[in-house]
Amino acid sequence: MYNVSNADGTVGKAIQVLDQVASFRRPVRFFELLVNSPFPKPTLYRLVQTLSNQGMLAFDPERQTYSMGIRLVRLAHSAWRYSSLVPVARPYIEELAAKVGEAVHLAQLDNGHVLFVDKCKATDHFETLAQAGKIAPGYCTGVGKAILAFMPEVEQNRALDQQSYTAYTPFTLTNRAALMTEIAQIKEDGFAYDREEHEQGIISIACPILNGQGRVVGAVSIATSTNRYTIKNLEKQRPNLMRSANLIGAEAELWQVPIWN
Amino acid sequence: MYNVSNADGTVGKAIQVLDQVASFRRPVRFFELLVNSPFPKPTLYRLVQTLSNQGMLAFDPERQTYSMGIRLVRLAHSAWRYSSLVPVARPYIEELAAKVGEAVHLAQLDNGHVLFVDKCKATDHFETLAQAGKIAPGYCTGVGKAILAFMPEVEQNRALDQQSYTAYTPFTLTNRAALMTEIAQIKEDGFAYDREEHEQGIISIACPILNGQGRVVGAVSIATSTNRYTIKNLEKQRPNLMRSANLIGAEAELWQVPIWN
DNA sequence: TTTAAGAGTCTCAAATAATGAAACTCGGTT
DNA sequence: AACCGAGTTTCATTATTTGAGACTCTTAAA
Repeated sequence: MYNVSNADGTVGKAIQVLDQVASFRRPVRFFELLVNSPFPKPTLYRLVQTLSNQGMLAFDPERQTYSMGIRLVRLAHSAWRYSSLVPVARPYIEELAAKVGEAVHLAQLDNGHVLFVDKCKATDHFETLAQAGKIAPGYCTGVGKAILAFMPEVEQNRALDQQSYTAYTPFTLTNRAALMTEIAQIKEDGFAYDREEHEQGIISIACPILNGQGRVVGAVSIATSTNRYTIKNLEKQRPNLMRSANLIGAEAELWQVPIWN
Repeated sequence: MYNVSNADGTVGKAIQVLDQVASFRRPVRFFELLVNSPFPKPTLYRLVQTLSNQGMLAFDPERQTYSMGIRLVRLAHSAWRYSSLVPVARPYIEELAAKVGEAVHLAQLDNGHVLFVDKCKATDHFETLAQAGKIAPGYCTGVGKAILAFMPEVEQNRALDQQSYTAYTPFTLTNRAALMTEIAQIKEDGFAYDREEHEQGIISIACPILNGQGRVVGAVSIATSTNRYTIKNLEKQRPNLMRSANLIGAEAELWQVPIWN
């Protein structure tokens, strides 16, 4: 999955198991893991044991189920707090959310998926799917398309191949060709729309965050509901959005450049 | 550190490295890791490379620094969303926060440390990994003491040994004996106070969450400032707090029992 | 009760991956 | 031009991982 993709030794395998457990989104029994595992029974068994010992998985002896361990939460807090875009971007997205009065999202790309790393709601009007740590597809979200459009070609190609092109709504772009056309436009315009492509009634305008070297490191978006905004109206927020994205990009340069393959 | 503590093979070592990187709370160079690492140079080097390949660490080639990888955020989201107390407790702590009008915290214990897994402020609603994932010492927080007091003796002993007993404020309990006296009282009362022991001006009342088998699985607290409340006044919220904790505990039983060593 | 089936656990020789001393780069000093 | 020190690579040695298969234990059927 990741990078050169095939396992780096035992550690790679262990992480693969973590991914698998995560994919169930519920406590899972050993046998369920075994069935769709590339590993033979004793190997998987030992991996799962090691991970449980380490607190990366949590084993419930009563139900004999494994779930994700809370040690991950502790580790991830570090990642979130010190090495994502969040510390740099926080003040800007808060300011933007206050000014615009709508939800503002900050996203990075992780292995072809959009990873929402922060969110500010000005008020509490509606519920998006997004929360910190939540992932969403790249091809049908504003932030996703904004990031994809500005990725270097090789990585872009890889990412485009990884999209599932599922039709979440009637407006979803359901194939690579359609997405590529859209992406060309986005690259020209410098920003992207989500026209209810991921969720009915939810639209957004998104803008990539480019660091000093012109490398895309994430995206910001203003998301709202079709009850309150049309795409036309949303466009009026473009200058605000772009200004925030630029400020974040400028400051991100002074920080580290997160690499997300 | 964790459980039987000494390394389970390569995977254990890799996780140890993750912990080490996290402990820096900033991007860190290979050499800095090497200096306080039990591993010889090439071993550490390969671990760090594997973890970077896997997205568990992020390597910045420009600055030659490693920081926590964003993949952790994705994995942790799963842990947070599906295997912590959060999904069970959310509605209750929201209700409590609204009723009391003060911040409500939900915590679990992870290897002797209090891990805040959720937080509701009556005013601003959405804070996920921002506060969630944050750790605090067990011996000087309300939630920490509440959990410690109700742990099985063996685990309690181990946890008490792991506390640092640093004096954050003049009110901090700075040795094991003092803490044990307090804990005996807490066990009798069924709830704990934080009397500005961790932060000046911040007090809280906390209550353990016990599942059906009487095992402590976490704690809830109402936290406030000395500007608005005294310990005396805070006590008036005890029935509300206990009611919420009991409701969460009752429902947690029906779910999984998270094991956090 | 007995038998069968299935999930989970354990064993041990063989296969493989991890190890680490030492040597090598490579940029920046002195 | 020689040195230094961080980072990287090599390779024979060593230790860990591997996985077929056997075992255990619980639950379900005969």
